[in-house]
Amino acid sequence: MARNKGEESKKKIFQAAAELFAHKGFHATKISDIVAKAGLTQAAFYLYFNSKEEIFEQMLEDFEKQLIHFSDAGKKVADIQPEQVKDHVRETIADILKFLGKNPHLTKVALRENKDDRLRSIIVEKIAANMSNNQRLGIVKTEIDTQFAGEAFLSVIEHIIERYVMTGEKTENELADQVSLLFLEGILNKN
Amino acid sequence: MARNKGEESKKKIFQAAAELFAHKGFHATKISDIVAKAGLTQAAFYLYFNSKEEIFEQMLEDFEKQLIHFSDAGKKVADIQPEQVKDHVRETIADILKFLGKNPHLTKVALRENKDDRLRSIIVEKIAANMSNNQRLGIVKTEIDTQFAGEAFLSVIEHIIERYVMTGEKTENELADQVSLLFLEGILNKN
Amino acid sequence: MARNKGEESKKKIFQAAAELFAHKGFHATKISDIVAKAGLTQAAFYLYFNSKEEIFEQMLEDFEKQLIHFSDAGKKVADIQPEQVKDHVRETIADILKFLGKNPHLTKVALRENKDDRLRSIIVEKIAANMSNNQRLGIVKTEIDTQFAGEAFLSVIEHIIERYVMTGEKTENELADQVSLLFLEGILNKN
Amino acid sequence: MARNKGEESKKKIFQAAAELFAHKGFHATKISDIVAKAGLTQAAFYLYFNSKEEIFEQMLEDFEKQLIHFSDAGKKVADIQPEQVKDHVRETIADILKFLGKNPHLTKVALRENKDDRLRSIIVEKIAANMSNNQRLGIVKTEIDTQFAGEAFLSVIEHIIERYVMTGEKTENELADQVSLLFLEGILNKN
DNA sequence: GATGAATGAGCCTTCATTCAT
DNA sequence: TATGAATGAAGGCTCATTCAT
Repeated sequence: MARNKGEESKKKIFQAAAELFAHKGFHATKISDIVAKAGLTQAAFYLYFNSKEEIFEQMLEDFEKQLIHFSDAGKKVADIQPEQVKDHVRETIADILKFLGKNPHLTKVALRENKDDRLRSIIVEKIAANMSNNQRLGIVKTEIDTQFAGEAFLSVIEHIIERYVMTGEKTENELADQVSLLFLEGILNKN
Repeated sequence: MARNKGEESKKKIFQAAAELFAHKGFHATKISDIVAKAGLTQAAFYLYFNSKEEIFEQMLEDFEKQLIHFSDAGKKVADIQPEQVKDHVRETIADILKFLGKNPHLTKVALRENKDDRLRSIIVEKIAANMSNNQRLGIVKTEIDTQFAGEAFLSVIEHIIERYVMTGEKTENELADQVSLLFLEGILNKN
Repeated sequence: MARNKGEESKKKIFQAAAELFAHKGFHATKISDIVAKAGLTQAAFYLYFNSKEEIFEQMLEDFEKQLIHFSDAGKKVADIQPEQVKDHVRETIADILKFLGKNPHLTKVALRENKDDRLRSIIVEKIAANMSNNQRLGIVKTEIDTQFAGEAFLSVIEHIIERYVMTGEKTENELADQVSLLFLEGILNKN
Repeated sequence: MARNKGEESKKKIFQAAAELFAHKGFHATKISDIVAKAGLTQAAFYLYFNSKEEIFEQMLEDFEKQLIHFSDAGKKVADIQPEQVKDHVRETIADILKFLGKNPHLTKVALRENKDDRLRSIIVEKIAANMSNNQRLGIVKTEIDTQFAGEAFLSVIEHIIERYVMTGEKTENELADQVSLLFLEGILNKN
């Protein structure tokens, strides 16, 4: 089954590059690192990518594609009962964590090493829009600056992926519990 | 006034390096960039620093020193009345933002480009300890994982510095309001 | 008709290489260029030639063979009447142009990209010898340095091939007229 | 007098490059060859030139500047007596040879390695214009295609520079004699 | 007879670093 | 205190060449 051997080599390189970019950043990652990790030579790299820059761009595009696919898949929101809000949010957060955690390297690259923050903005926008909608429905406090809250949320998610998901220290569900607890109700005891 | 002209040159270089490291990261920043921004030559750089690595380390040390000084200064916490908790927290957050925002570049470098996350851990530890204490006092919910919450908090602060303080888009007080609102009470309406 | 399919592929490669060597020179021509033009793969190249160097050498040998064949064919010179000299020369020049123009790429490669100028020398020698003979017969001025004139002549021919024959701008006969006019009688009006 | 040491290094590199480009062509010449010949390291090359391409372009510009300066200097043509025509032409050719022979490497590079033949065209144009003028004055035969003759002339000059001037085998004056003899009166004996 | 895949060697270029002045 | 000039070491990229299929 030595079919499309080339395609496999390309994937190996892509994967190796993603991990290295995530760990060391774009500049600190050498082509020689990438191909060594992929078990190939430097020349092989240029069989599949035209430059270091290009593989990086492809990585972002790849992430964006998956992202759009994911958020489209989430459209089944439907209307939910007030008392189910918390559970629903918790599940949504878990879904997001699972999605991003599936390709933690790609996620980190996309959110950190990205010059114009385009991908970041896309995600924040979606979250903020969703929150605003819930404000209109009386679910979310009107004092909340949804744009701001969206950014805060994404920062937390981003950090979590790196700190807990990539290390395997906590499961997505545990994390979703804590995140939803934090963001939905805050740390203070109700008096 | 040829008074410590050298000291000034060193500061210029240090400042330029901090900004560039913050904007482009350690690897993408070239000595030539730094000295160009400082209005000096490359050779001058080595009059004050032994290597690119060294100036970076000094930057972290510098940050750590200030950090310790700051947290020592905060020891006046004393005991506060329950009804003042929120205001007190809000003020503390504003203080933190003001402190970190004073050297946003340094902050970004210290928190992001830092290999072992030592500085990050120090801060998180302090926050978590404080929160745990407040759990014992019945102020903070016991379900909260304080370590986790501390990390989340720092991630948000870090992002805010970069996103709002460095751009001058919002003041530290405005930000402190939103952050405390978010973390203390969450986004949900009390029903 | 799978008759000597290999032979045809070899020819395609050879032809492509000749054109590219002529246009861009040996070094600037890549094996990948050659096979792309020939509609084959790089590996196929090595089915027919052992190296880039080798195909180049074969090109020169090829040219030399044809050259010798051509000059042997011209041996029928015989003795001609003085009044026919000009016409005879003009025809000879036209013949040379036609011969070299048949494979302009090969010609250019052979005359330009050739390290030791061997082929060039061969041609110049023949021309010079012929001219010297005509000096003895009183047809050509004795002040003429035949070696020098031969070289000048070949330079002109070489340039003409590239400039007019390869572009199809003038016919060999037109060119032969101008060349013989120039070399036989010069540009000055007889006073 | 270690004044402008850099300027001197730049010149050394430029000169070395000119010789190598002339001998081996642009592609076959390596930066390492150039700097080795100049007694410097590769990094030094990039202190003075941004790329291999750039030094090549500068070489062409350099040649063009000198060329324009030269042809401007030749404007003193004035009107000459018919019987002086030959001598005048001979001198002019000698001047051209001396000029081009002063920088034979630059000349070869400019005329051979030049993609669009711009410099070549400039020279040919000048020669052709001059010849056309002499046609109107009745000095040059009207059957002569001056454009064509100009190209032929330049090809010969170019070859001579390489073959005789660069090797020092003949002087510019000797060569001017032969060239003018050839082009003005042709090789045939007047009968 | 032909190809897809891969490679070794080498070239162009960059950059942190040094040193004589 | 500062600089102009230079360099060693490495990194990105290319290209002729090989080989299993």
